[in-house]
Amino acid sequence: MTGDTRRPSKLADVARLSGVSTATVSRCLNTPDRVVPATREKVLKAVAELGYAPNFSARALAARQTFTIGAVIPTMENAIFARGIQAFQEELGRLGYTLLIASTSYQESLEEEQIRNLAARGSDGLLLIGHHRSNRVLDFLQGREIPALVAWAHNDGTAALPAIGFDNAGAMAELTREVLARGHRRIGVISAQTAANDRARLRVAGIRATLADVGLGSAALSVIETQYGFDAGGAAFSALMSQEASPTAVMCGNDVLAVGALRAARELGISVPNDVSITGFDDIEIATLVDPPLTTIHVPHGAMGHRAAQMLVQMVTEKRLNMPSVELSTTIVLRATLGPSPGND
Amino acid sequence: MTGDTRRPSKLADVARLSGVSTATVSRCLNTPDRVVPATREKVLKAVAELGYAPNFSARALAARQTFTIGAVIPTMENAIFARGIQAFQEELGRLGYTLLIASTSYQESLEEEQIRNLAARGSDGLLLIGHHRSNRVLDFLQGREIPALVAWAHNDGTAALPAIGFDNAGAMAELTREVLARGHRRIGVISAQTAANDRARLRVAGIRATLADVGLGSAALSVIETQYGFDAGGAAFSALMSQEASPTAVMCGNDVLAVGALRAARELGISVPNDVSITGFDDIEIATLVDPPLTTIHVPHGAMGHRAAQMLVQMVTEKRLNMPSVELSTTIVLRATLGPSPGND
DNA sequence: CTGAAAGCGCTTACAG
DNA sequence: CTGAAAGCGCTTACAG
Repeated sequence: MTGDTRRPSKLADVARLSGVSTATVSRCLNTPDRVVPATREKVLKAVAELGYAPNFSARALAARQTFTIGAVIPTMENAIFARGIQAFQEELGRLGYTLLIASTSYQESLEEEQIRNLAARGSDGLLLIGHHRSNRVLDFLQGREIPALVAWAHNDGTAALPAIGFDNAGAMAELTREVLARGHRRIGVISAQTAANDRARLRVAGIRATLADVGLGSAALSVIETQYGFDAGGAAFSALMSQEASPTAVMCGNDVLAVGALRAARELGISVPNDVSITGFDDIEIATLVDPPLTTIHVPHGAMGHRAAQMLVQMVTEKRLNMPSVELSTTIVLRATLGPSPGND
Repeated sequence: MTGDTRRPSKLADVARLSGVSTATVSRCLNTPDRVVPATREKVLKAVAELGYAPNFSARALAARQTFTIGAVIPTMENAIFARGIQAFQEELGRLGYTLLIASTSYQESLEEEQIRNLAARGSDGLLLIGHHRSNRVLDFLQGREIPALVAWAHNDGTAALPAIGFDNAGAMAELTREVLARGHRRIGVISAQTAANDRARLRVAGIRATLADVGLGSAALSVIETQYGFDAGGAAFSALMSQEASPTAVMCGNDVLAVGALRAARELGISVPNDVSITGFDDIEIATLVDPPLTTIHVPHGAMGHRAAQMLVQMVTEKRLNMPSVELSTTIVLRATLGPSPGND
């Protein structure tokens, strides 16, 4: 009960009650082994008695460390980021850090503003999504010496920031091989907007490269870029299917677009996978809930968020702006929406 | 470019460059109308030239205001909270506040810890979910004079904290009437754990009260409480359907449980709604994506998050610990999973 | 191992 | 309308 008094107690109160200096109290809390056990116990007792909790603003100002990590993500509205961010936040909490969150609503121009905002608020480190970013932002981060880690992507050595994620192009290439193996030769692609999104870009590139490998040129491919959302995916699917030579397989840049396509197919009376195959990317929970269940690429959301927290905190505590990138592996999950090409039986 | 120099510039730098005191610079930034235009322009020019951005930790320490709002939610992993929180965060950003986020992973005991943590970090206000909370936490909030707003629930006057949300019991009662109107007399309920969750409790209460209204006692009702998740919903559904007199309608406490039930029905070869009806609560996107589409209660996620931000910021700026609660209305969305009772045709 | 004191970068009565 | 100065609650060289 003493802890819940009107005025929150401060370091000086603890010092007074335990009969030591504020410096010693501070040491007990931050570097306990630099103080003899007897003193430490005395102080810790006073801390408990007063229900003392440090003022993080003061601590941040004095120590130039906030124990706060900022994340700038497109949106937390969908499962694609929510799961990873949840894991990120959980592990951060375990490590004594709190998550400051900002979103761009998929507006590229907002990212810089949010990064500057989180920096002004003293974020010890920043989690960013993907590598698409201006040099100005990169210079800002470097000038301020703020560790930043990119997630949902991999750094093959060409990117400026260390990354934890997976090989977007490689994963999609592998799935494309599965599609080709089933006889499909006219591929439709529903991609997220690629202009400010390297992940989307790489996924499409993975498809293109694999088609080229087997001698299929751009005539075999029909790509539509669309906004994020179930409805957008559905509309893109309709557009794709109303072409003269419509695709026998539609590969989608993410599960949300794929599920939207699936719903559109049902509405249009197009049978999946008998008339057309559909694939996704992400393996979010909805992939198993739709009927037929979605063939997609499994992404280790939880592990990525978890390790991202560990890596970023390590960068922060070791004051490193760089560190080896880590690539997580993805797996193809064959469910029911991918079947043989209808032209092939 | 001058803004991205090695050492971030501070207030004193701006003061020096513009030839005024730091007090005046501070006023230009915080209460611009308390300084004459000529001075203001001079200062703002220096701010721009130096790319000055205030250090929020220092500002927080001096002004006892962080422009940070904390939210403690069960999890951001699912759409039920993610949509509302996203809207909350967007509006917060518009109002100049940043969101500090913590989750409890549905562990009641963690909420207090997270609240204390966010308080220590100087949150100007707190967003909490539901009314279930110990007096100790309530006293802490009040003692520290931290404005707190409850979302996803309504305050009928008996709760300690102001709320923005909806009438969980009333909404479920209304849906129950729809179910009864279709001839159902044996109702199964799949509820989230009610022990630390007033929303779940109220939803079940709404069903119970409505059954009582028409003279149906507890014999007509079979309630299973389960953990959160699609799988949990499916398992509960199986359990319900394997009872001797199995229900003709299964009402679920949220859409996630309902969709899990729906999937289980498909796996068990039980036809929905021919053999059994299923209803949800929340109207998250997945409700329209499953087949058949889910009959559920539409909750205004976006509006709730949006208004929550406005209310909480108002409480913060007006230094009020209380304010009139607002009740948003829900609507029943009749889709395909609710049909007539099979015993009734 | 511990303390006195300066300093972190702001804000805000208080004067003028 | 503006400035000098104290103070917000911590941390951390620097002595001892």
